[in-house]
Amino acid sequence: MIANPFFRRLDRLSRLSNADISALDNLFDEEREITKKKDIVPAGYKLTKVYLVEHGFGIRYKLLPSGKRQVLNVILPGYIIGLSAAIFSRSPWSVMSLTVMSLKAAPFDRFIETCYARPAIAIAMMSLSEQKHAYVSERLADIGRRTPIERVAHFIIEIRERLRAVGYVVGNDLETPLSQEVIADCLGLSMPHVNRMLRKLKEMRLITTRDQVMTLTNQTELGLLAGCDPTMS
Amino acid sequence: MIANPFFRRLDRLSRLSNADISALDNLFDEEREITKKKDIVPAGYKLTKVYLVEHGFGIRYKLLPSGKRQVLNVILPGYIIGLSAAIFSRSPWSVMSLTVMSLKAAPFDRFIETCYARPAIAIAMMSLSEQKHAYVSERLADIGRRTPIERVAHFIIEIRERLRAVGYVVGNDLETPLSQEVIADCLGLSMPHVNRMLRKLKEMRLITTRDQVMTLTNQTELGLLAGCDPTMS
DNA sequence: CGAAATTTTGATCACGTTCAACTTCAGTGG
DNA sequence: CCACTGAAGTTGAACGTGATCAAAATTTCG
Repeated sequence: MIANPFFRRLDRLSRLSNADISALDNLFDEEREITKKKDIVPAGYKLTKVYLVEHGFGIRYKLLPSGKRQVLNVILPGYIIGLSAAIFSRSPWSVMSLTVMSLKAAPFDRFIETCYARPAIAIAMMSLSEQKHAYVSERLADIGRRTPIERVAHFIIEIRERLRAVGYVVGNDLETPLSQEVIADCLGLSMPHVNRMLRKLKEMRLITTRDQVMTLTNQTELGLLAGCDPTMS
Repeated sequence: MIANPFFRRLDRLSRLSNADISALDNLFDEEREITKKKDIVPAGYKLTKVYLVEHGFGIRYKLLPSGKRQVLNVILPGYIIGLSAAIFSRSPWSVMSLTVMSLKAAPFDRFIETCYARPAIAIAMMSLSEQKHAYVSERLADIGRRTPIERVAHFIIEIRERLRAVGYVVGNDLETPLSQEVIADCLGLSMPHVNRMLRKLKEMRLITTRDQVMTLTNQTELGLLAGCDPTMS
């Protein structure tokens, strides 16, 4: 197994042979560096390449006519960017980097050819799509029916879980470049309210923060508050 | 092309050969009838079959510990049920019928075997997953950042668009079994508020309703109000 | 026709947005 | 090294929105 957050994710979902893995590895052969806060995929455009995230954080988001922004998903190492933008004639959303990112690119048509030649890869991609789908669905339940404090608690836990799956979690800490503004746009809240909810979580002694690092001091209680679906763990 | 809403959807997304189509048709060979308001997939369970919807409407939803319900997606003819519930060890959500439904079932392991044998099917499934993903993302932007009136307008347009894609739309009318309670749970609103917003749309002369049928009397204005993403059409 | 589900309406009020000001922090150039 | 700048975090006050609860009207269906 090649050390790479993407293959680590795939390995959890689906059985790929070593030949499949190295085919993928050969496919994504073009390196690309992105500076922070840079648009990678603009809404409405078609892409002819797909990207794997090696390092760094980004967001997938929609800008509404009112000027408001909804963050649809946080993009972590090991994630694919541009699949929808390559499949459909216009990307339904935008993607931008939050931090410096390093990507690996592959031409979409070669990617599809590889899927034909190695069905296991296509099936693994289907699983990945379904997993993405599950994450967005969870966020939908968050925003639609959870209270703001529950949303924030739930968000913290989910991001942690996803980072763990790509090997980025150490101990009880959680280190992310997510500003309160980004969190607000993820959760459909205003920035001041996110700030208040985070303060409340600190007052409840469920989390502490120092510098950019959040520490979960009482994970059980936090999960209870979040109304965590035992299904998803 | 076999007359079937699912194949009609697939045909829009991906090029399948006639052999692929008949392989799928043979695969989903078990007929199953579901009465109205019946659970089809319970949250937390694993399925060993996947289903195609031939007729009828359903919803995919989550029940939160607080007792509130978030509808994640409306299930229409031509949709697949149970893919996530078969891929993951526990279904992250529930599915229930709204109306009487007729389904066609296939064992999941045979479905996967068919994907191996016919990669075009696996690739088509990947496209379908991405499309589902786009729908849920659109709903996320709705609930997170659109005003209630915009949400309702947008919801009407989206459901119409999706029904059109499976050949269920005639003229300016829209006939669905979606009660205001279901719409409220789709949009993260309370039922009385959905009622008010629908009244407002009528006052604005954008829609009229008679019996179960809604008529869009001014689709342009409705789309403008919804802040419709020209990207998605 | 009767029962149940759905829609409609109203009154009240808590919650979360909005807007604005201020603080803190990080990065940069003088 | 410190002043400067812009970004991010923090706090407060006021307002408006949409939830909640309850009741009535209407429709649907057995």
